[in-house]
Amino acid sequence: MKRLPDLSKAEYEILRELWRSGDSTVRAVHDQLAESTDWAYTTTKTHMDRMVKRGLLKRYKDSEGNQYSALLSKPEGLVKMVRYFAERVLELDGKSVVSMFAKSEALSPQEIKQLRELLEKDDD
Amino acid sequence: MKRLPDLSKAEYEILRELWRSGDSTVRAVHDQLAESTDWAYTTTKTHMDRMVKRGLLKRYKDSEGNQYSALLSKPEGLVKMVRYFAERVLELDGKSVVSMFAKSEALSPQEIKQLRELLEKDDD
DNA sequence: TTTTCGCCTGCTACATTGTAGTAGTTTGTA
DNA sequence: TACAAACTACTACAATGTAGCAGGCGAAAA
Repeated sequence: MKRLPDLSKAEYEILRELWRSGDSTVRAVHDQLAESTDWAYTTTKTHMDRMVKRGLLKRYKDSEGNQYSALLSKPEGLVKMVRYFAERVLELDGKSVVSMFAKSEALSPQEIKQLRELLEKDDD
Repeated sequence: MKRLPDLSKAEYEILRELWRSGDSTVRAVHDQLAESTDWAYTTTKTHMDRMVKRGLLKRYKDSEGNQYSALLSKPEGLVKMVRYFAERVLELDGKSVVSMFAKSEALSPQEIKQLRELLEKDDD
């Protein structure tokens, strides 16, 4: 099975944007993130390229130029963080926290189900 | 007002231990963390010393040797993380998440109250 | 069509954090 | 008092955060 990665904050921000808007160029991701970060364009670029090396993103060229796409679903990206937050911050088990996602619109019911399943398999 | 810091995972682990057991030596913190991490003793030491420089810990000598103490209460340490998790992961506002702490034993009711107050003041 | 200008890309660079070794110093104890 | 165990300061190197630069390329202007 694919090993689920620990994501740094920067990596997570970028993935979040790709999950939200689908495959995008560095420019698109950067401009979107500009609202919440104040990274230089090249910072976004560097991260995204390193993420390709790390196997978190894939890059391909189309008529629009270089597109990047996430190689990880949102639930897969969230597992480690949710578990960490649940166990180390809330001191609860992961499953109790998943219920919070029901209140939010961060995940679809489908994704919540996947997240729950991924949390079961304790592949720390 | 004191500026609340973003804590790295390592810093958070160390603070967590100090919150749990009060002022401690590097040795005590290290041995405790050995259950969840496999840091070398000097790794723990390096982090704790850097944290003193960063103003997160204070060091003083007593009959037991060098003691380290947290310069941050647990709610203060949690604010940034809770806010981040709430807003960026759950896509909810911080306050909704604080209710999770009620279910856990991570914070006393007193501390939950403080956390809630700190989250109000939006000192991002 | 040629020139130019701006954006993209691949490098390089430097700071911070993660992780840990080493060697010198302190200290409890035989 | 001499020594071993533990502790301390210092150094080192890898990963990550952050960003500049210079060359390439395509679109707009001439």
